This record gives sequence, structure tokens and C-alpha cells, in this order.
Amino acid sequence: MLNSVALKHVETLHCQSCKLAALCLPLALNSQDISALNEIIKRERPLRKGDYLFHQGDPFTSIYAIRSGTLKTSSLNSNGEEHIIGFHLPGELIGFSAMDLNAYTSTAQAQETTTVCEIPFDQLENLLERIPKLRRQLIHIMSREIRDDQNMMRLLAKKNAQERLAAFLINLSVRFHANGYSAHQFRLSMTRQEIANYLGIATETTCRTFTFLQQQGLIQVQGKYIQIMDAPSLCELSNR
Amino acid sequence: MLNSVALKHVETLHCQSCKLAALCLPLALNSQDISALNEIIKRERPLRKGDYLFHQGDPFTSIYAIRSGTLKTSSLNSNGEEHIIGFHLPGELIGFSAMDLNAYTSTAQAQETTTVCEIPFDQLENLLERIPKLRRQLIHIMSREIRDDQNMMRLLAKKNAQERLAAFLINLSVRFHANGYSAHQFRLSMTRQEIANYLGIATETTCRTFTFLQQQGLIQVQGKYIQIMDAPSLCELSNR
DNA sequence: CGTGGCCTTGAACCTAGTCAAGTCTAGTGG
DNA sequence: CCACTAGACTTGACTAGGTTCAAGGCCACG
Repeated sequence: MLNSVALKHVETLHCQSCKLAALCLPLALNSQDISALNEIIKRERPLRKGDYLFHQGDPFTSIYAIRSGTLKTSSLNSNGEEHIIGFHLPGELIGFSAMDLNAYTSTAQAQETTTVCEIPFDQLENLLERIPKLRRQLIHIMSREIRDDQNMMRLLAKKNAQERLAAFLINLSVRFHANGYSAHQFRLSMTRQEIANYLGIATETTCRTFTFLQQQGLIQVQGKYIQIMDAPSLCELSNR
Repeated sequence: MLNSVALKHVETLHCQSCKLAALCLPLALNSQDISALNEIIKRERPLRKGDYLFHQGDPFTSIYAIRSGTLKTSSLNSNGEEHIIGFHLPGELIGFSAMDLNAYTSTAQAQETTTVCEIPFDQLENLLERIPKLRRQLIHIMSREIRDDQNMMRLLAKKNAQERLAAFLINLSVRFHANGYSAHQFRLSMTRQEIANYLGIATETTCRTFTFLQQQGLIQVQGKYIQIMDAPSLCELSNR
């Protein structure tokens, strides 16, 4: 029989007790269905900063839910330059861009110590047969991803550097808040270079824009630590 | 009883005889399942140029498959400026960005005479229960959309004007070809202004870049008519 | 065959990129 | 614990690609 430490361990890693369930696949599932989902999920040891979850070109097997930490996904163009596709926080799912292929189209790397739940896709497909709400939730999450990507397309097509950075910070703020963290102060897990890459601007422009936003009294910057001083103005500047 | 003209009409509009089935939801379905899908699809009179299929904010009810013509989808930002999200050709599906909401997040407008198949989403969800392959195909199509959007993000974040336009033309060429049309010469259904808006550059830059690509011998431009003279070079320039 | 919108080209301007140099900071090893 | 160092961050100066403004030409459609 399991000792209490092991038991506690198992419970902590159960979808049913997961604080992120409301953001993730279990949303709206009953406890029996959550158990079924829980059964197929693999939980591995944490990734350390810099570790890779999967590489572009690896065989596609699973989607992943992030439990803690941050991941970035990126792809390489033909010149070998990196393009950062996104930063992913707890409660979010990744791996949706390869479901009709046999290989991941991006690389996923830990920005800090990160734990994930692996959801083998073939087993998930089996569950979709039996659990209509799970099917609906998966489609909803993918729909939301499409919408988010299209918002990002608008940012990249239409916004200037200030609007981009403001939108980035507001977006992060909202997502941290959804995870139960402060919406007003947080630590960036990514470098200025990575932010710049993601936002389609130069590293130097990113630095200057941080300085500018601080001079305007919208934010306080202390290296990676950001404090949002005037969220409404920042939001307005972001030109959503 | 139906007369022969009406009968022919019905046959022409059946998924089973549709030439675009291989690009659309029926892919890999057996004839019985295709019939079931066909049953729920509504086919309305063609849209004329400028007609709207749905507006941003309209209640979300259906996804649409394009049978003929071209649609553009766009959204308005807070300043009332339009951002074109995409141009959609026969065999493609639209309406995926609103499935977890109750309202469309974009406006769909016909670029020319256009016919669509309306697929009511609640009825589609019922079919997903019974037809595993349909489920898989829907997920595959959404996955592909995510991948395409992420490719567009890379274009907007990293490419200069020449690379953007080259990528745009190559992309159209491939999609026309998938529809059985020439990959080397085609008519653009959109204005220079719309291309510019979509690619995140100015109308004037688009014009100048068309001229430049023609001077380089990569394409021939005659108003809306484009001939691709050197696809490999154009493809290389696009920096995929 | 007239007209409005689309397309094209020129010229001036400006935002953001590039190059360069110096500072800061987190992580390492003595 | 502290000194060291590599990489991250910041700022300045200059440059360039693309935007904006302006004007004229070209269709397509009534």
C-alpha cells in the first residue's frame, strides 16, 4: 500500500485537484470523465531552464499542458534564424500546430524550471469518442488559439513598437492574473532579445521602449521585474 | 417527383460529387458518412461581390466551406481601421475563431461572386459523436489553420516587403494549383490596398514591390493579372 | 464617354534597424 | 564569500527601408 507521502504526491498530480483545471482540458467535465482524462496523462520530472520539451521535426505524439513555469515555442527559418512563436504559462496547452502532420513544427524550451502534463494524442482521440464535453473543450481551446494568433497577426501587421510592447505587457498581466498572480507586478522569464524577436522589433528598440514607457509613468522597470503603474493608459496605448 | 433539371441541381450540390471534397471536411469519409454530412449542409444562393457572409459580432452559428469565388475576412480595431486577416479560396473553411464564443470575431465579405456551403455548428457537433474520421478531419483542419497563422506571424515579424509579397504570391499560386487552376498565371481578386493591408505594408510599397519583382524578371504584372516567370527564385526570395 | 476609385511613381520624412561602446548582473569557481 | 566573466541590458549616433504626402495616369463600369 502507498505510504502517505506517495499518496499525497499522487493526489497533487491529479487533474481533479489541479488548480489549473479551470483553464485546461478538464473544464466542465464531471469527476468520472476527469478521472478518465487523468488516467492517460503522463507526468514527468520537471524541465530545468534551457531543457527542451520537443524539437521541431520530432515525431508528433502528444500535446502538453503546462503546470508550472514557462515555455517558449520557436521555429527556424531557412537561414537558421529563430522566430519565437509564443510564451506559454501554466494552464495553457501547446502542440496544436502539428496534429495533421507526423512531426512538431516548432521547438519547445523551458524558460525556467517547468513542469508539464503530457497528453498522448492517440489516447486523447479515444477519449474524445466517449466524452462530448472533452471534445467541445478541445475544439474551444483550439479556436481560442486561432483567435489569439490572429490577434498577434494584427499586432505585427499594424502596431508600432510602443503599441506592441504595451500589448505584450497587458497580455502577460491578464494571463498572470488568470493564474492567481498579481496583474500589476511580475517577473519576465524572457530576455529583451526574446521579447524583441517575438514582437518583431529590434532588441534595442525594445529597451528604448521600456525606458519610454517608464518615463511616461506607465510602468516601473527593474531589470526583469515589471510593475504596471497605469494599466488603463497602458491598455489604451496598446490599441487593442 | 423532381424533374431532371432539379435532380441535376441536387446532384451537383452534393458533397459526394463535389470536386473540392479532398480539401474539405469529407476527406477520408466513406460514402455513408459523407451523406450524413451532406444532410446538414445548407446551400444558399451565391454571394455577389461585396456581399457579406457574416459580420464581426453576429451570433456564431456555422462554419462555412467555400465552393467557388473568394472571401476575405477582416476585423476592426478600436480606431475603426480594418485589418484583413485572410483571403479564402474554394475548398477552404472559415469561422474557426469563434467556436468558444457566441459571436463571430471577424467579418467575411465576398471578393467576387462566391458560393459557400453553410455547416451549422451544433449539427456538426452531433455528427462528430458518430463519425470519428470527421472529428479527426476537423481537428486536422484547425491544426493546419493554426500552423498557417503562425507562418503568417513569422512573415509579419521577420520579412521585408519583397519577401512578404513573394511569399504571398507563392502561397496563392500553391492554393490555386490545389484547386486545379494554373500555378503560373492567375487573377488577383483583391486590390493593391487589400494586399498591402494583409501584408502589413503600405499600398505604395506594394505597388513598388510588384514593379521591382517584374524588373527582376520574377513575375509579369498586368493589373490584376499575374504571371509567375521564375517560381524557384520567387520562392527563394520569399525566404520560407 | 465620363467619372470615381484604383494604380503608379516621385520626393520628403520618419520610425525603427544597425553598429558601436559601455554598464550591469547573474552565475561560476576559487 | 568574493572576484571574475559572459551574456544581458542600455544608450548614442548614424542609416535605411518603408511611410506619408502629392500628383498624375489608367481602367472598369455605369
